[in-house]
Amino acid sequence: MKIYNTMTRSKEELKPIREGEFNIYVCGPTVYNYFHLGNARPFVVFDTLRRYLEYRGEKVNFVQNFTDVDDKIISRAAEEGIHSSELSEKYIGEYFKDAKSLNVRKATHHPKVSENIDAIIDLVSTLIEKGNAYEIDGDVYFDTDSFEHYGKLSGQNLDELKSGARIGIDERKKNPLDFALWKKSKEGEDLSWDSPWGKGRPGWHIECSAMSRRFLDETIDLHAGGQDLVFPHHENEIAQSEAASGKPFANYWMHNGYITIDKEKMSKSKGNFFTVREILQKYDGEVVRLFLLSGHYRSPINYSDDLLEASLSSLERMYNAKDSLEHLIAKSDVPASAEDELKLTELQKYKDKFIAVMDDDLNTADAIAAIFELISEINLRITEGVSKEYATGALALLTELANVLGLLEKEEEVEPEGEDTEVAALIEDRAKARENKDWARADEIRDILKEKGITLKDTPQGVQVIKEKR
RNA sequence: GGCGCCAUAGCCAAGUGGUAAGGCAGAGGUCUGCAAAACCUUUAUCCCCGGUUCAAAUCCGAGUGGCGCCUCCA
Repeated sequence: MKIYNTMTRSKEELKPIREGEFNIYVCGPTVYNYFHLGNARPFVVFDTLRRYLEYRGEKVNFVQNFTDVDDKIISRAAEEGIHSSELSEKYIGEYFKDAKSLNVRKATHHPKVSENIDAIIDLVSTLIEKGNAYEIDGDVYFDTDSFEHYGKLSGQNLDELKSGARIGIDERKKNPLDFALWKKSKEGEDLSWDSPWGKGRPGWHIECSAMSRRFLDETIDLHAGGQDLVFPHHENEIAQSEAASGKPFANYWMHNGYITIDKEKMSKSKGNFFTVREILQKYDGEVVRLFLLSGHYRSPINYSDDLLEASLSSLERMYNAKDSLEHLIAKSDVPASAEDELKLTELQKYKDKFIAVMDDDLNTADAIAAIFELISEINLRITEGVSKEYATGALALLTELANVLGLLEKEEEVEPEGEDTEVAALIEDRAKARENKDWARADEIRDILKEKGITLKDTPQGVQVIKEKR
């Protein structure tokens, strides 16, 4: 497949170092709060990339870190009167809850900064030995002037950056752009570790360099994250890692676009964000996931309730097709025919399209369109009458493609088999009422069951029963 | 000031040279006791101007409007 590589600013064939195996590192959350929709986007997008690569038969080593050592964690914990580690552990747990709702699978590894201090200290020591970093009174800084390619990812050069620098000038630093690798402990901070430079804790950028190397390799295939990490975070990771190893840090870089509200970037600092937890109170996680995949991953997506409503309707169309097929598998009385196989073979063209567009820089919008085209054809066949065999084959293809996008994974049961005698009795009653043209009673029963999360639809093949298990 | 992105129907959104996918919403119709679902029909010439080309939403130039990074941020 081809992906857009931020480093070269062009689409390139994605080729792993080792045939058939991909080492991917995605920057994870700083755990001091529930994550918001903007944070969720890279989780969903790169989870989709991972699913797709695996679908194509590749092995994927997928690492996503938790930043559990950070200024904001320390100050937030202090406000709440708890230890920083207690706060971060809590939100790591909350991360997994929300991620699960979004059908974001667990990574191969979820390393924490606090558990990799030794690797970080090793890396910082190496950088000092190699002359790429210097210590001042317990703080250690990376010497940006020592890394000749500084700025290569973001397309900046050092002089331009310096002249545009808005960061507070620390007189002790050699260059205003030098960034902290190790920070000396301050009064009242509850996260600190012993190091060759005294008690302190790592700076933000060094963690990803250290954990990427430890859990994957010195040179990895792909490094990914939100666009706002290009500079300075990823630029700094490159500087640290390549200065230390003398090798390329990552062969490909992918960056997703922002979620916006009223065209403005959703961000914690602006305060214009919705947490995923909030949104999940109103919409199912798959609705949110479909919403996030409905545009190309590099384009901004504007958030609004109307658009989530539209995604909800779209997702319902997908589930309706799935439910209809399951109903037909159970109830169709159309005999299997020689044409079934031919018709099923024709459906492969939608799979071909799906693969072709996913191969083209993960075009999930087009992939979703391919699924809807498949659904349209299936629905059309259904109106003509299809056999159990056809329905089985069509359902297999539909779920195969949808699952690559992390959709249609919600648990529900179509045609639950008489495990609930009370429900079965009501359905039976309704059938009799309809026979007697007692429409009032029939509709009453339908309403009663709806209350229980059971939907009835009258079809030519009899009543279709759908039970939601959420 | 430096670097970069975007502008397609009521809304969302694909499409990077050959005469506009898909979804939502709307209108009309079919089916149905009614619902629901589904099916059929219907809704664009792609921000403006100029250029290149047999041919441009797609390439080039100028313009207008919007956004982002350069500071923590996915």
